[in-house]
Amino acid sequence: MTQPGLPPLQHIQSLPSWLVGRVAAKGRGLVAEALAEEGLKLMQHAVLAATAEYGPVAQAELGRRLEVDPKDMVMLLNHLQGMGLVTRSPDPSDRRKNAVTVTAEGLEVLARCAVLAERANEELLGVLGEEEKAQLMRLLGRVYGPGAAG
Amino acid sequence: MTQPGLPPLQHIQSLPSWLVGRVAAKGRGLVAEALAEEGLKLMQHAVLAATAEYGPVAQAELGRRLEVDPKDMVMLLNHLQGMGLVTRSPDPSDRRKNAVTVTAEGLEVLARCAVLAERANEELLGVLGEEEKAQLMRLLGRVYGPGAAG
DNA sequence: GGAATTCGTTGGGCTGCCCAACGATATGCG
DNA sequence: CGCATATCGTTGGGCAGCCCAACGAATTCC
Repeated sequence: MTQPGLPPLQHIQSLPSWLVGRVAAKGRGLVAEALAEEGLKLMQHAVLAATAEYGPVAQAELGRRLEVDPKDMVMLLNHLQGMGLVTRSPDPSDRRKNAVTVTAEGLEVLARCAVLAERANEELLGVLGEEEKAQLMRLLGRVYGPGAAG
Repeated sequence: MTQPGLPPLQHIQSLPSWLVGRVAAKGRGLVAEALAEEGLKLMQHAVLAATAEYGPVAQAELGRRLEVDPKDMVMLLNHLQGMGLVTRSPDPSDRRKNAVTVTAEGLEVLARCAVLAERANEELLGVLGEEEKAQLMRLLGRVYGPGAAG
């Protein structure tokens, strides 16, 4: 699929891994820029969303869901807690665990972030028609799917 | 395109930016693993390829081509030079510049890396047929294209 | 009841990306 | 020619993402 006759750098830049990396970087940038409006980083947003989705949940559980290192989870939650978006309270049934819960403000921020992230994605795929977007998602899903259970 | 009724985390994970990010991470991993066989990191490989492609070239020029920070370029070239894959010699016509040149060994490594990177990409897109790969590349190219001149 | 495991936390590290400053050198313009 | 301006390589920060190791406290397994 990639011509072997290309000069070295052009060859690398013609590889799917390179192109998908560039697109991912662009997407990251757009979403990050959008979420900055609410003062959230990408991962903080994901953690906040996971907390909202899985109700009161232990840190380690969040880390497993999002594939985030425990060390980093501490910092992420410290920040979210500092912003008043989540709370950490000891789990009475297992005193090792911190039950992480979304606050009312956290839910509000999350709702606004959903709109922002959606808008950023429309900007990312703006040049594609609806049918093409669906096609792209289908192909990417196939590529990613076999690799890991999401 | 993305249903607004989804729970928070599932909503995020249904966004194109998230999916393309996951695929990119998978691609990075596969290529990085492949290049490790030659002792090269992703960026080192790119710098080596750019050096080979643009002959004797100044560091700043390499940095511009690959959008790499000058500080990081120093470290990258230090490593490549330490491995004996490139050389730095003062440019007689402009004594500020370091003329970076690939060595014979650098070219050999580069040739082997091309095969490795190609193989990693075949593994990445293995589940897709040739026509689907081309389709994916076309779509990604359209998405990335308008954002930056490669 | 004692061993093994999990939890949260703290401690490292490496890479990628961004910005600021510096001496040395080159270039532009008067 | 002389001086301001810019570029080059280098060094110095910082921050986020990703990975691994260790620790006390608490829990579970047998």
